[in-house]
Amino acid sequence: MASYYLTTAIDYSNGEPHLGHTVEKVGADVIARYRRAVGDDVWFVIGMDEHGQKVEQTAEEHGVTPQEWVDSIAAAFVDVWKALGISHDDFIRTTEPRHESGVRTLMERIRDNGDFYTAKYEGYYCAGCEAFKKEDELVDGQCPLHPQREIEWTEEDNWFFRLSSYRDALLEHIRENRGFVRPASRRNEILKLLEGGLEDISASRSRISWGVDFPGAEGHSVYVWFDALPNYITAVGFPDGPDFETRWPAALHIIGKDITRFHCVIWPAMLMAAGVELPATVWAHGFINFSGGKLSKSSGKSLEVPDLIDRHGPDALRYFLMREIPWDSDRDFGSADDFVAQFDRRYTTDLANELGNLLNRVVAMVVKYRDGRVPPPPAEASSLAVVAEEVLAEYRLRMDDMRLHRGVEAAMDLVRAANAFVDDEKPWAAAKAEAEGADHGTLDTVLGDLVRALGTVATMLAPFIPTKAAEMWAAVGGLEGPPAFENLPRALEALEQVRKGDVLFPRPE
RNA sequence: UGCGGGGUGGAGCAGUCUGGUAGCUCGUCGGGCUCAUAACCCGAAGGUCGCGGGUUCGAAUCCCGCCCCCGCUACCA
Repeated sequence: MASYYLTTAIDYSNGEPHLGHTVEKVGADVIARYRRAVGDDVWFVIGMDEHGQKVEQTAEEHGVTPQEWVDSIAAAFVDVWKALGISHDDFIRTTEPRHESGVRTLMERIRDNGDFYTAKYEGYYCAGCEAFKKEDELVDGQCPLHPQREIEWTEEDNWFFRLSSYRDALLEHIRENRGFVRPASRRNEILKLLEGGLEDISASRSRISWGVDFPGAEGHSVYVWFDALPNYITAVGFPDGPDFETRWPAALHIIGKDITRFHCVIWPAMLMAAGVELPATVWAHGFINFSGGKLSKSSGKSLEVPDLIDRHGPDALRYFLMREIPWDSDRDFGSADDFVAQFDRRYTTDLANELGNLLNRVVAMVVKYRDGRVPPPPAEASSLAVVAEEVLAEYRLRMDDMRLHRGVEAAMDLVRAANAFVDDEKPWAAAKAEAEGADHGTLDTVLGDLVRALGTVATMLAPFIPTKAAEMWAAVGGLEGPPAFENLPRALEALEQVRKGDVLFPRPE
C-alpha cells in the first residue's frame, strides 16, 4: 500500500474557526477519504500554530495564560472539525513537547550545516505586527495596521538563514518537478519570484517569550515560520520517531494561496539545509471572497460555521463548499445573504430534489415491483450502466488531479443521467406490461442498473458526504459502507435487497 | 512599477494547452410523466466569448497592443 501523508496549514490560535479554515479542512478531508478509497495508506494531519506575540497579547487581554488560551482555542477548532466529520489521524499543536524538541533538532541541523549567521537587524518595529516595517510602509510614522500602537526604531542581533544560497537548487527542483507547486498558476508565481532572486531571512526574535528557544542563543526564540512549518515533520516523529521514515516525505501539503511562498520557498530550503527530503506536492487552494461585504446589513444571515452546519447538516455544508468553490481558484459570493441563498439552492435542487429523490423513487419502485429484491446484472448492460462506467472513469481522472469541484460534478452527472433514464424507461409502464403478460427481463435490467448506478454514486460521493453516502449505500442494500474502488464492481453485483430508510435530504418546509 | 490570475447568454462556471457548428447548472417560458421529497423528464428564448489589430480556408482558442477586476510585491496564518 502506497503511503499518502497529507497535511493542511496549521491554524493560528488567535480566533475562532471560520469559513476559510473550513474550506481547507473539508477539501483536505475529501482528498484523504478519496485516497483511502483508492487504497492508499493515508495519514492525515491538521493542527494549530500556537506561539507568537499575538497569542500572548490576546491571552493577556482575556486574562488567561497563553497556554490556557491556546487550549481553549484548540478545543473550539477540534469541536468544529468533529462536527464536520473531518477524518484526521492526528492533531499537532506547536506547544507540544514533540513539536518543540523536533524544531530544536531541525534548527541545530541547519546551524551545523552552516546556514545560520548572526547580524544586526534594525528598523521600525511594530509590536502589533510582530515585525519590522520598512519606512515606506509607514503612514504618518505609524503602522497602518496598528495606528494606535507605538512604532519604535529598534536594533537587535538576529540569526539569519541563508535562504539566498538555495535559490538555484529551488529553481531546479521546481522546474524539474512540475507537480511540486500546484496549481500551475502558483507554480508560475513562485518561479518568477525565484528568478528575481532571494534575500536571506531572519530566523530568530529576541523579544518574544512565547515561543521555542533558539538553540544555543540565549534569549532568542525561533521566529514564526521556523516554528510553524516544521509541524509537518514533527507530527510524524522527526527526527527519529518510528513513523518518520515510513510517512515522510509527505505526499501533499494543502495550504492557502497567501502562504504559498513560505511553503514553496522557505520550507523546502529549510529541509534542504537540514538534509531532509522534500514533500511531493504543495497545493495552494483559493479563497472565499465577499465583495459585497461579509456582514449583511439586511437580514444578517450568519456565516458562523456552527450555524451553517445546523442549517442543513454537516454533509450538506461539505457538499456545498466543494461543489461551489473551485479547489484551485477563488470564488466570490457577493454577500453573506448571497452565500446562504446559494447554499439553500444547492441543498434543495442538488441534494433533495435530484439525489435524495432519485434514491427514494428507485428504492420505492424496487419495493413495489420486486418486493425489494435487486435484479442481478443483465447479460447486456443498459445505457445507464454504460454511462455509469464512463462517469466513474471521468470522476477518477478529476479526483486524481485534485479537481475536487469537477469530481463532485461528475458524480452528479450520473444522478441526472439516472433521473432521465427513469423517465425514458418508464418502469411503471413496464410493470403494467408485465401484469399483462410481458416477460420480466426489461424491468429487471432497468431496476437493477438503477440500483447499481446509485451504488456507484454513493461511492463517488462518499469522500464529500460521508454520512449520507453511507446511508445511500445501505439503502441500496450494501454492507459496511461504500467500498474501495477496487472492490466496487464486485460489491455492486452483490447488492441483493434494498432497504427503505428515512428521506435522505428532506426539503426545507 | 514588476509579477501572477481573471474578464464567455440574467447569475455562477466549463471549454483556451492539442484552432473547425459556443456547452453546463441555476433562473425564465412552454410541454410531458406519475415511480418519487408538488420531486422528475423534454423543449424554447437568451451570448458581438472585455476592446482593437494580426496569423489562418477558419480563432473564445495562437500572436501583438489596450481597458477593467483581483492577488502578490518578501518575514502578515
